[in-house]
Parts: sequence; structure tokens; C-alpha cells
Amino acid sequence: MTTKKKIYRDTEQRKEILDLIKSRTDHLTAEYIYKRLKKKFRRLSLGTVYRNLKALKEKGLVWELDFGGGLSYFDGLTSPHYHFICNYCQKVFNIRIPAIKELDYKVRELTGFQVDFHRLEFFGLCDICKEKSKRKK
Amino acid sequence: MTTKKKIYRDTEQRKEILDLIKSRTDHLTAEYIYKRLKKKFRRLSLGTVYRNLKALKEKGLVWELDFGGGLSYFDGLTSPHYHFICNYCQKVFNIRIPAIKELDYKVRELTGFQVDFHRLEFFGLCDICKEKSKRKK
DNA sequence: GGCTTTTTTGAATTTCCTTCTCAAAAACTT
DNA sequence: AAGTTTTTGAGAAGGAAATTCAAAAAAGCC
Repeated sequence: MTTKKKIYRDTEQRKEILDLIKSRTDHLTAEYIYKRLKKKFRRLSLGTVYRNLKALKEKGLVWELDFGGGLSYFDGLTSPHYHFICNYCQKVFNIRIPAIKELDYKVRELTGFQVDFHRLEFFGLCDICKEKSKRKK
Repeated sequence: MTTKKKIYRDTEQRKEILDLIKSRTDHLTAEYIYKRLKKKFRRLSLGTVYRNLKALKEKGLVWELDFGGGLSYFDGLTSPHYHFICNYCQKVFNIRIPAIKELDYKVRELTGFQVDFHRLEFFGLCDICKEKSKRKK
């Protein structure tokens, strides 16, 4: 089984998708990216967006985030970090705590498994939604 | 906006789905539960399984786990705990470390958000798959 | 126990997100 | 510039979960 190295070509579409994701700190869905870039590439297709997101993910240039609910979000921040998801507005925020490697060691001790990495997501209310819910009471 | 309390009736199907999940420490998909119980209820439909899983989740009797990949797993262990997913066999294991509340406090300090809970998942190779990959080298 | 009301079921259909197919277009190679 | 391989757009296909609706089952009531 020889793993043939996949060669990626440079296309305008791929470049723009990456630029859009990297230009933002929030997290975009394929659908959103499609709608945004449709203005520039009038013949863009959704399939192309999905294909490129997959390619960019394979190259390690973006992260795919899946918090359940059947929707994927794409994150341009690819250094280890965690996420916060607002239970009210569903927005996703980057949490800049460096990855806590000790957690992996602990699980390795407990289970004997080979622990490579972990994912950590926080849930609650973001500052805006927190204010809103306060006013309602 | 008055939230009407949903009344759940006791049905054989619902009871058996819950019993099956609670009787196991591994994590079951809707499809698996359907196939298992189809033997007992010959006219069972997949829709019924999905409907009941949703109801049981709402009642807090089971957890729905979604690790990306578009498939949900159901967990009968509903006290706070973490998970380990084997990157090779895709099996999900319960990790019995008590929830680390300090993480939530830290994020609250950092962001000002209201942090209710977190989810923590570890990835790597389980003992069986670790052995297999060793032998292959 | 019967009778009424409300929920649940099975079966099929529908929705939603994502992947795939394939001919035409674009990007690399030499 | 010609040949080779990848990528594109458009639409079809896939797959998990949700939904629809008439019939069946459960709970409430007398």
C-alpha cells in the first residue's frame, strides 16, 4: 500500500475560500462561504466549496469543527485551542487556552490507550445572549 | 410564552430502547438499536427509534454523542464523564474522570461568558488497535 | 369495565448536509 | 504549444434524521 502524494493545484476558488476563512475569527459554514463567494464567482458551485474545504483541511490549513446538529464549521486558527459555543445564538468562539497535555497523560495512565490529542468545548451563554436573558427576567 | 410540559407515555418500544442502552457500556447508533430490536418487534420502524431516542435524551435518561462524521451515538451513562474515541476502530469508550469544573471557571474569567458545562473527548488508539498497529510495523 | 382524549406507532415521504459523477475548462509539465 | 492531470460546475445521489398521517395504543374518567 503506497500512499501516493496528492498534488494540489492553485485555483482562484481555493485561494478565495482560504482567504475568507483566514480573514475571520468566527467560524463559517460551507453554505455561508458559498453565498459569500458566489458574488465574486458567479458560476461557483456548492460542490466546489465542499471539495476545497476538504482539501484545505487535509493540508492542515483549516480545521473542521463539528459540534453535533449535523453542521460543520470551519476555523482558520490551526494552532491548538479550544472552543466555546453559545447555547442561545449558536455562535462559536475561539478560546485561547494552550492545550493541556496533562489531560492526555492522565487518560493514558487510566486506560493504557495511546492518546494523541483531545478536543474540549465549552457551552453556555456568550456576553450578548447573557445580557438578553437577564433583561427578559 | 408558556412552556407546556410534555407528557410521555410508557410504551414497550421506548422501554426496550432504554433498557438496551442502559444494559451496555459501549455506545449505540440508532441503526444498531433498530436492528437489535427488530427481532423482538417485527414491525418496528426506524422513525420510532429516532423519536424515542430524542425523547429519552430530552428526559435526560441518555446522552447523545456526536463526534463528527454525521453519526450519533447514544450513551446510557448520564453522570458527567468524558470520552475516548479510537481513531482506528472508531469505538467510543467512557473515561471516568470526574468533570473538571476549574476549566469552566477559567474560561469564565477569560471571556466573561456564562459557562455551564464542557465536553472533553480524547482521540488516539485503543489497546487492541495499538497492538495491531505495532505488529504491522 | 367501557368511552373519550391524547400520544405513539409504522410506513413512507421529506429535508438537510455532504459527496459523487462526468464532461468541459483550467492548471501544470516539458 | 501540445499533452497530461486536476479542478470545475451542474446536477444527481447518498445517508442520517425529521416529519406526516391514519391507525393503534395508552392514560384519564365515569
